Amino acid sequence: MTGPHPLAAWLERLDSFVRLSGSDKAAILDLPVHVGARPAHHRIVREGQPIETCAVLMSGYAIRYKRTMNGARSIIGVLLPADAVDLQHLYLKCADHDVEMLTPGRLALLDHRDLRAVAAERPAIATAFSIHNQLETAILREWLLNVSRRPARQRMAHLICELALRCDRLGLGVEGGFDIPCTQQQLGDALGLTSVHVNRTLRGLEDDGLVEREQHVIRVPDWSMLARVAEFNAVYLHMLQPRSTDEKR
Amino acid sequence: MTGPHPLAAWLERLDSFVRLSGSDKAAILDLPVHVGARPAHHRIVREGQPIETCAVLMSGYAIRYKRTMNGARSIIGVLLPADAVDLQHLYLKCADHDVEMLTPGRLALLDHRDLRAVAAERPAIATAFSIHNQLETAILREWLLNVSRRPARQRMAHLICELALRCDRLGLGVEGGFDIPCTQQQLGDALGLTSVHVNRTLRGLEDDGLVEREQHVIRVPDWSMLARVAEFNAVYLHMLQPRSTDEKR
DNA sequence: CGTAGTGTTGAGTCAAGTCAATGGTTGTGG
DNA sequence: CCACAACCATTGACTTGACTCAACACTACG
Repeated sequence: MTGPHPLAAWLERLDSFVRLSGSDKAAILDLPVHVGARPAHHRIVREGQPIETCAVLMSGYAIRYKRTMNGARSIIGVLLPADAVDLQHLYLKCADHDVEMLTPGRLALLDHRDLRAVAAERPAIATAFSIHNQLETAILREWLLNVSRRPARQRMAHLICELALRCDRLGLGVEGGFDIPCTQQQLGDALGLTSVHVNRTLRGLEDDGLVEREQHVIRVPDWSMLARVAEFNAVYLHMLQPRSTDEKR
Repeated sequence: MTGPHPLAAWLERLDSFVRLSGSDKAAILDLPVHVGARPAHHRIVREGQPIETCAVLMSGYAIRYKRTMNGARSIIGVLLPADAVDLQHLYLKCADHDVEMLTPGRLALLDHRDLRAVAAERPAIATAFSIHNQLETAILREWLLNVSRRPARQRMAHLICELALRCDRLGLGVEGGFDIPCTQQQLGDALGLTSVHVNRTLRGLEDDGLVEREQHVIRVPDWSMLARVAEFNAVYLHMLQPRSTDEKR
């Protein structure tokens, strides 16, 4: 059974950041890689531990989070398929946050030394890694703004807009929405709210016809209306090239 | 008047991230550079604009911030001397946030094309840039946790701990404190609080003997006590090598 | 078919925000 | 050097958005 290469989707993404030569691509595809399935809640990265491998998400979703000493949690990022989990720590001694699977999924595991080596030999690849990190950092900045200066309703709407857009770009979107199964507790951790308040906020958006819910699927009947509530401006996503032909702003 | 090279401090920092060869260092020092003084509030980077230069802070402080559409502001980072302002956008089309001088200071201006070129030719420099960015991103993650899951008092204490430590490492610390002249409004923007609440929170810390204030200088009489209140854990700063011999944790 | 996690809702509380007034500081120009 | 203007810090009184606590329903799963 020889399906597509486990790194194919990731490579395509890197190639969309900077044009990679044939040999650059070959170098990526030749990296020693282990593929493995992981259940939900599997811890991929553990705070405080040295890191030797970098996972690339082949399928499923993952979340980055940090905890305060009294146990409160803040989700600081959502990883979608074709995202690399650990490029953020490529040159750091140990992890400063945790990453875990949100859903079951498959990982392609790479060795940090191999990645550093290939980046050192091939400037275009080093650049692609940098862009990968810079794009994620840009999202992090927006999240900080979101949590620190927007009220709950807008904060929620903003997160939903972002995820709908990111899923849509990957072709993961349910029509006019997305399907990232996360609990209201998890949404709260991503938004700096309690699960109770998430519940009420979601209900408010639903009552106003801005979102529809069905199990864990969130549907967005009118994206531009939700975007207006969220004051959503996609500049921070730095979408380098429209992946599909649709015109969703 | 030939003082030290304008990039000397920055180079020393990059060299502390990865060992740079003599020719790497020479390549940095040979970059075309313009030096200029800037007043407080000078806008270095403007959201939405394409970026062609990267400034390195020679002296003074700067802040990164984003605004919501209704004008609320969130400060998403503080830049100290020897920090590069714009490595974050090195490969992105346009800025997604603003940077401005917090105090008067001097900038060394570099061309983005030159930086990209030197990074492409010299892997060690590309790596140093990556580390530079990764360290700043790690701080951003901690700020998100700070704002989203810590109460005002702890949030404030945490920020003060971080700045005291970072200033100390640079040798900028006033004995047991630091001197970053920022208004309470600005502190609020960095913490997701209003200036009124900042005032009360600072007073609370002062009343408990955890900080002392005098004009704009914040003094920390007992750093470890404040760190306990803040639940401060410096792991996220990834301090690669103790710059001085002191043992402040 | 019980158990544990999650969603939903109500009632009451509290941390932080808002509004507003008063002084203090700084800088600038006459 | 003074006077004004603009900005900033401080404080009190009041409001509110979000949290806490608690009860109950629903779902998934071994």
